[in-house]
Amino acid sequence: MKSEMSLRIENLLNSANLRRTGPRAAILSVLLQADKPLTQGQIAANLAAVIPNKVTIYRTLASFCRAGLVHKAFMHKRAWHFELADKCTESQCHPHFTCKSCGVVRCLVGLSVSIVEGLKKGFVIHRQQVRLEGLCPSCGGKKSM
Amino acid sequence: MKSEMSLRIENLLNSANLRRTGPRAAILSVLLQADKPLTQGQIAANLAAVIPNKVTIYRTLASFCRAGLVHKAFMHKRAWHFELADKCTESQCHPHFTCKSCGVVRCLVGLSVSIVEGLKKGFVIHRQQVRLEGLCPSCGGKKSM
DNA sequence: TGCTAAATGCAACTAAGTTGCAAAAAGTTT
DNA sequence: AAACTTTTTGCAACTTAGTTGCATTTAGCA
Ligand SMILES: [Mn+2]
Ligand SMILES: [Mn+2]
Ligand SMILES: [Zn+2]
Ligand SMILES: [Zn+2]
Repeated sequence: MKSEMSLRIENLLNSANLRRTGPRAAILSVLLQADKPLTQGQIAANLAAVIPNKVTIYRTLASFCRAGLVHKAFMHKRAWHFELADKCTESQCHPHFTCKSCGVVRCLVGLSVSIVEGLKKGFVIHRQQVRLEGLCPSCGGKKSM
Repeated sequence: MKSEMSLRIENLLNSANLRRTGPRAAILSVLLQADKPLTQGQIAANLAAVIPNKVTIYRTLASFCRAGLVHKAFMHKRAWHFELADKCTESQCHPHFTCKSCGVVRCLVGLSVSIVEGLKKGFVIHRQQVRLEGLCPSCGGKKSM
């Protein structure tokens, strides 16, 4: 019998019209269990049995993005951080916090920010991204290095 | 006699306690005349006579950032975009718009966004960055590729 | 069971940014 | 002005996230 998780993954892949393959299920599983956006490297590190090729992970993430299943949340240290798109509205992903000192990332899911207004006529906004940088509670007392 | 521009540059470097060198003056001049954040490559392309080594440009920008003269405004296509920090408050650079189709960048200097509130106790926010993606007026009618 | 389009793995590549080190230039002292 | 000290510069080599081409494998389907 299949676990709830694998059923959910199957459904997601089916409804996105993507073939069900080992790498896709594994990567999706990691993203489903993550509470924050992950890089390709972090995804690979969280994979247990099957560790697909780096290229496959990137191509899988690209497919997921195309299907609207995943977002590129933000880029940090020259690396994209990917997360499931389910907690984002169409025009705005929730804000993300990154600690300058320890690098910890927090999704600020509750705190939506109103879209910037007053842009000159003719501009069409597809997406607004808000990022916060600072110190997390555990780093707050220390000097950021 | 010195031009107004070179006097201004001299003052900026002096007050930032940075030695006055050819590369620094040239790079600062490009940034002073730019109306939007530029990458290292774009800065190099805008330099006229002296074209310093790529490494020098990066190190100069790092010095300027350390001195608070310049900001890393945002990263796009894996490249940092630098701009003078004079139009930014301490906690927030103005929002930036990037056209998905043609790549044109616009500084939204007037349109500040209120800092996200409601973050859990203990977090210290140093900086909020807002980015908009969409279509500029000239690309608005066309399909984004 | 076989067919075909889609997905994967591998190796080689791209490009922004960094590092170590020796040479050059800026600011300072004599 | 010459000598000295410290910072800056240039060069070559390196790092690393992400991409590309191509041969091989596999999912979905007849
Ligand atoms: Mn998130
Ligand atoms: Mn700007
Ligand atoms: Zn921290
Ligand atoms: Zn455009």
